[in-house]
Amino acid sequence: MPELPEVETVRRGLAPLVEGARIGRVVLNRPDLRFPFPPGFAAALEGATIESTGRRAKYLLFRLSTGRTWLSHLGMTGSFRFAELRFKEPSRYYEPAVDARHDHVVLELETRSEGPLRLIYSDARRFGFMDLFEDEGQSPFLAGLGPEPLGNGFSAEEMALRFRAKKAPMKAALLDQRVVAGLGNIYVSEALHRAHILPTLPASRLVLGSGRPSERLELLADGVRRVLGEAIEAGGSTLRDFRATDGSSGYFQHRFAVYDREGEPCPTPGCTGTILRIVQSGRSTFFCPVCQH
DNA sequence: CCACTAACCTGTAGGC
DNA sequence: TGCCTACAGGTTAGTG
Repeated sequence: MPELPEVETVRRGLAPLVEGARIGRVVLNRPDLRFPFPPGFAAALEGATIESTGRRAKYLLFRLSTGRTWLSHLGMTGSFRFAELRFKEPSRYYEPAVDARHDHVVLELETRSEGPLRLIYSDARRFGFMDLFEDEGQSPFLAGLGPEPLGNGFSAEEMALRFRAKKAPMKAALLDQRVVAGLGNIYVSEALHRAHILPTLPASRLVLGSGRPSERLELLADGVRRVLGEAIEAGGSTLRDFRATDGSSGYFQHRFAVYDREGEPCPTPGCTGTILRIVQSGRSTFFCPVCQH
């Protein structure tokens, strides 16, 4: 589900309540998500205070007072929500949830501004996962990630270095988290459309013989930054089920130029093309065959 | 090392 | 209404 803008939206929703909050009891309703929870996971969170929230690519990071960092990836359907902490009856600690089948992790939080709350992680498909680490270099999930697209390490020059010998199509190249970290299926299609680049074009074709980026690669770096920035401002995109922590939906989907717009006219000014859908490495790609080449 | 596929798992939309 | 298929925002493991 979530790409960088959606994960950042989740982080911004969590931050005001979880930062400074002390974690009480932690309940894991199953031993694993996509991967088993690390040994001692719940115990490591219990009693710790969440000092700050962060994000790296599509990973949420919670820095704890114990010096460790709690990492959470939402996969396709992971979500966090808050619920009141209520005592239903003396023998049962929690009120029964409306549909708890997919509520896999429940944390009691003593928040600074709202008092006691439950933070619930839900994930129908369980493609999400969680981890704990001491130092960033220690997490296998963060190792090897490419630059943050909205940070200083990301540029056309940087992409040119990585694309120089890449025969893979642009779609696959941008989806590769080692190249740029945080893009997913939606924003790759959108960024390529902004730069008028065909998703099937081999990545190396955008690098000049000198190893310098072509003009369109410069356009692409800019397109990536702009589309992600605008999407974050819009609170992400809600296609099916993405919700911010407070339950609100994003609205960037209304501004998609090509994603999920097969058969619609290309929005590029003066372009007469119609949006096509093709399948690349098993996933949908949307593009305009007229203004992308 | 690179490129591609299958796999993980559940829910939902659309066709019949 | 029910059944069946295709597809869904991601990543990793396995193969060649």
